[in-house]
Amino acid sequence: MSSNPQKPTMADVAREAGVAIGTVSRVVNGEAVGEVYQKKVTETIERLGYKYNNMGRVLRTNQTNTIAMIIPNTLNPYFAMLVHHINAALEKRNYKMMLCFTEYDRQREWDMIQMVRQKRADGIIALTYHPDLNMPTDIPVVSIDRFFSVSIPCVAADNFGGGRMAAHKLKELGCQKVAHMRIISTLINEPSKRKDGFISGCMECDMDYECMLLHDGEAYAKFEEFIRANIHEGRFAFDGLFIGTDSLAWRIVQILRKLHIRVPQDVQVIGFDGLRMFGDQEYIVSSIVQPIEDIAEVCVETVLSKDRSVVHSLTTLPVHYAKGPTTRDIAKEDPHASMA
Amino acid sequence: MSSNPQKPTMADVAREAGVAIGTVSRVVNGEAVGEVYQKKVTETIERLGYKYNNMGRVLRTNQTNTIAMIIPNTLNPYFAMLVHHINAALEKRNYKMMLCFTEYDRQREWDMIQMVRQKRADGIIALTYHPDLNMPTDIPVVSIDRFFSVSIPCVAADNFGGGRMAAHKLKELGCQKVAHMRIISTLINEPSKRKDGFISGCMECDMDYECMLLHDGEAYAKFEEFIRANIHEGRFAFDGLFIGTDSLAWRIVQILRKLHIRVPQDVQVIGFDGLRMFGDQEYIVSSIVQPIEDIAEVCVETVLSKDRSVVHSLTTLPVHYAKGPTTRDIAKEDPHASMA
DNA sequence: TTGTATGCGTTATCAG
DNA sequence: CTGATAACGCATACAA
Repeated sequence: MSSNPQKPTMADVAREAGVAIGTVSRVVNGEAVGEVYQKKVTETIERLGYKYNNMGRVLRTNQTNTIAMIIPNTLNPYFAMLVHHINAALEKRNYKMMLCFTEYDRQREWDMIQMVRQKRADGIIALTYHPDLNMPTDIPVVSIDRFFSVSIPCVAADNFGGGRMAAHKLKELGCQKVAHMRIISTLINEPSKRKDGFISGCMECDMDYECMLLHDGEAYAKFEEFIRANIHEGRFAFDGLFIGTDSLAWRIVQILRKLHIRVPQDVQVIGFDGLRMFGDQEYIVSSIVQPIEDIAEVCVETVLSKDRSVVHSLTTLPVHYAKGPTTRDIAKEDPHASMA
Repeated sequence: MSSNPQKPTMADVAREAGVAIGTVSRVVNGEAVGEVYQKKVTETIERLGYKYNNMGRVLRTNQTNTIAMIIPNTLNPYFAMLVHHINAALEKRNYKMMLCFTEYDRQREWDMIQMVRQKRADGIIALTYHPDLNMPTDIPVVSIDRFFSVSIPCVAADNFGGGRMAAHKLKELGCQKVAHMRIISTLINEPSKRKDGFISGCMECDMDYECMLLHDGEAYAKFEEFIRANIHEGRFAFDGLFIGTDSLAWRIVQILRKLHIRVPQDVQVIGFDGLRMFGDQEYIVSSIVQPIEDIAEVCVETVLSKDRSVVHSLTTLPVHYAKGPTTRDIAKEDPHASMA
């Protein structure tokens, strides 16, 4: 065998082309190089089938061009969308994403962070439920939906505003007596503010409201009990519901229909997140839509930001309402009315 | 400042502990080491706050412990499930996953493969739609749903068997005249066999069938036209449909309902994939379920297999039927009948 | 502009 | 069982 079975390296190219290894490096990185050299190197690279090996560079520069994304899973469509858009934002900037699934397991959340510490990534974007996770300070970290401390930038939708918007929307849709249902974890995170916003909105509208909060562990059956308890002579006590997430809203709607409460005729339902069927089709329920693309963009911008003095400790992004199959059409208002 | 601001390395630990660097390496990797040394090193690691850096190892061993997963996106729930289970299978074996989204773009599919060549990953698991992609042979590649050549192992569900199963199931459900609808790409891949299996099954059952195949580019409106053209005096010409994917099946059901054809009363619909609402709840339509977990397991097992002579060029995994909201209950048979 | 030489942090070989 | 040292592939400061 005359050919070297090993993969060729820069040194091989340099030797074959009769130039210095530094010159090869410069050509590969697109730096200025004499025309003759440029040509010789390019040809030799082609001839030897040289493939650039990233690991040498990483070791040398201590830059992996990879960001770790820590998230419970991708089965939940909200997470899937987040992963999708964050990856897109990273790719635009020539970064790769390393996905770490925690399955809501605190041990795993911890392990993942240790992993990144071992220089497998340049930074972390995390959506975590660990209540007392102490984030590394020696590496850029951005948190989604969860505020840790002023030193860890947090990015979230305007959850308070979204809750408020839901209340006003229900009022506008003609509701008189509404309820809020959600699952709460022991952890206080940004989405917890949805309730506060909703209550605030209800008070502004002078609308009767009630809250039904269930802890993580409790069964969904409790929601059904609550609903049953509020049906008197076939009529549901509420004509509007604001549910903490679209996913829960979907389940609630199933329960309501099973109990012969019609949606949206008898009760209108608004969820939160803006999930669509298959990610790009109809909204599965009427919803307060999270600006996931913007959230992704801000997360990436922040985690890659060299100048960490300019990053905000909490960024909240505006949400909007989208009509789905669980609310009625709003009666057309007189266009002049809003101009008054 | 007396403390070194740099992150400590194995050399630092060795010096501080008064041992050789090789000893530190052995301790870190859990190899046998004299008890006294063990203790000295462990303490020093703790004291200096030494963190293992993976990149040195990668450069030295040429092993990244990372597998690249090439897939169109994660918005499609089928892909999201695949990503989920492949990641789980990799994690069990102490591997990381590097996600590469192609968005069905051939240029990107190519770029991703080049990327992996640069030693960012030890192997590739790919679900690609590029008709004439030539896969690298110097690195382990496993293809999902797409057979390239005998040298590239392919893993897929038993698509032919699934199509056949759908036909038999529709017959069993009382259908007389059925149709198959799907979107076909120019590419011949494993899922294309669903049609062949269905036709085969229909013939075995002696059941009338028709096929409606649409090319990628054509609008969904064509499906609606087809359906409209088959409604005579308010009655739909078919009482059973087998649709290429659950996602398309869902859309078809929407169209049918819009045209006042009741599902499953007037026509029963079976899709393919086994998608569930939010990944873990009800099936969105009755479906032939892909064994995604097994597919993931086989993919990972194959891509990591050292002995490449034992890998099969095509592995097909069994599917099963799951009842969703788009088929009727099968009339209970006399249990003795099947024993005859 | 190009060549040379050193070091990034680890593993592995070999001698002690 | 342990110590010393040479790679691994590349970038870069410095010398020419």
